[in-house]
Amino acid sequence: MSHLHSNTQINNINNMGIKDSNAFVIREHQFLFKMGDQLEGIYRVNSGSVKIFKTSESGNDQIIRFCMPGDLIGLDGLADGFSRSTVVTLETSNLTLIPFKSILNQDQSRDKNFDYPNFIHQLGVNFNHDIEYSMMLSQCADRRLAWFLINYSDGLKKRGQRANEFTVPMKRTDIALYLGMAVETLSRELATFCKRGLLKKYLRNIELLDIEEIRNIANGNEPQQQQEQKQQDIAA
Amino acid sequence: MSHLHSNTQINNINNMGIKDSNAFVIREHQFLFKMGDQLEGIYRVNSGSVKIFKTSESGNDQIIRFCMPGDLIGLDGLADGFSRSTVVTLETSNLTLIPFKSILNQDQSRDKNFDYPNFIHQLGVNFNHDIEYSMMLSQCADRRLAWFLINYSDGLKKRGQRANEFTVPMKRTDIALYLGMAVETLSRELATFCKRGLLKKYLRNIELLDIEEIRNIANGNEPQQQQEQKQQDIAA
DNA sequence: CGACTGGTTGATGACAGTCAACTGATGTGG
DNA sequence: CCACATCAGTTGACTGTCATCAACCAGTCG
Repeated sequence: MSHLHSNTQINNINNMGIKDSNAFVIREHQFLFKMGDQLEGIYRVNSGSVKIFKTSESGNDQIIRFCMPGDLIGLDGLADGFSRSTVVTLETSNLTLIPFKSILNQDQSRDKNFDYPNFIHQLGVNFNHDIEYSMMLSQCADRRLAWFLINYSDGLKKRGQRANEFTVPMKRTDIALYLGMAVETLSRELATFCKRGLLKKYLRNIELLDIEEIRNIANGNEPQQQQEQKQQDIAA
Repeated sequence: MSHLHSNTQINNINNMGIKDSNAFVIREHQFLFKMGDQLEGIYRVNSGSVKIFKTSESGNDQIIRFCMPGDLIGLDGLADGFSRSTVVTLETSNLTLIPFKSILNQDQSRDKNFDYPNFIHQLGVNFNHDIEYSMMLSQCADRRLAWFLINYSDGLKKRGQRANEFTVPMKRTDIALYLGMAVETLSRELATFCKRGLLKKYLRNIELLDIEEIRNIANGNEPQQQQEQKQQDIAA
């Protein structure tokens, strides 16, 4: 079984009313733009997937986000038109350019092709991801992995696809760079999840056998360690 | 020397054109809103400071962001009007409510009191913070601390304040929860920075003695360990 | 078939979390 | 104004998790 991806056309994703003339195809493992590039606008993923990452001065990469159909790319460019991140396609993808002028146009009512409320909604969704992702800073490896799996699965369900069995478009190294751990650690955690009967894996294909238990791990509600909820008084 | 804060009125912060009637004062250690609350809009910090945090199901807090004058609060509520995070003031603060209707109004040209381009700019700035913050996932304790110090210092400079000597409004526990480490680890790292002559501290007052060296640490360019920049081929 | 990339497993050491004790600062009531 | 309680911050000892280095296995491609 190969891990070629279906490039499924997603029909139930709001296309923000951008006319299709701005849509284009980009092949796998291509750069969309790099850190420091001046952007023409933001992009929306119609099909395929990309990874957004940032390279530190010391040359280490951190993957910030994987974008699936419906997701927006280049939001950090909203500050001044320059990107602080690099985007590479994971597979052949179809993207739509949403020019800054469509966004910044003071009188949106004139631009019928831009769905402004949905744009704002998407921004909120992105901030929510960032919050969830930030929570990982204090989480150990198994929770990070569990969170990734749940997050990925929930994303598929939202798009009307199978949520308990899927083929991920990224390699282990990418997932590890996303979760902030070594590839070896990720591999070991995956092996542990297998042994515990939580999932099955073959190459990039993953079948979640016990989603609720994985969700418990992600939420820190593991039954076996039974940590006593020490609610500290953070308000004070 | 007390660590009372000046509540400095910031004049060089763009107020987004929101009329002052929406401004209000909120005392220290008060909740602005909690996870799950329905919001009327987003808020802008005029003076003072707040912490934004999220509590996991297992009762652990993660501080997502500290907001200083000019910063926006409640952006995750843009998705559906409900907040996924809790906001508590660190000191007595002055905030301005920016109602969702001012933002979502299709025809911004009618609402002269809302500076839309600046709003978009601020969103980009927030995404940039989130990217920088995400980089911390794979960083060790000393880099996290260095990043925090540089980030805080740069923020002060941007507001026209002293960048090398300041008094932080948050306690050690807050900084530790923000950086995703134990308070003890933070304390030890601070001690190490002192011994290395990088900073002086007294209670919540911090004086940065060698900003460039701290910046080097944050960027992973520590001269003494001289890690060989193994540039891995992430694009492939 | 051989070379390469991607993925897994094992051994080891280092960094950081936890538990505990202690100090210093702040606040309260008598 | 002092005694006491409480909270914030620091330091020490120990342990566990995870990064690192290395070898190895599996799949893919020319």
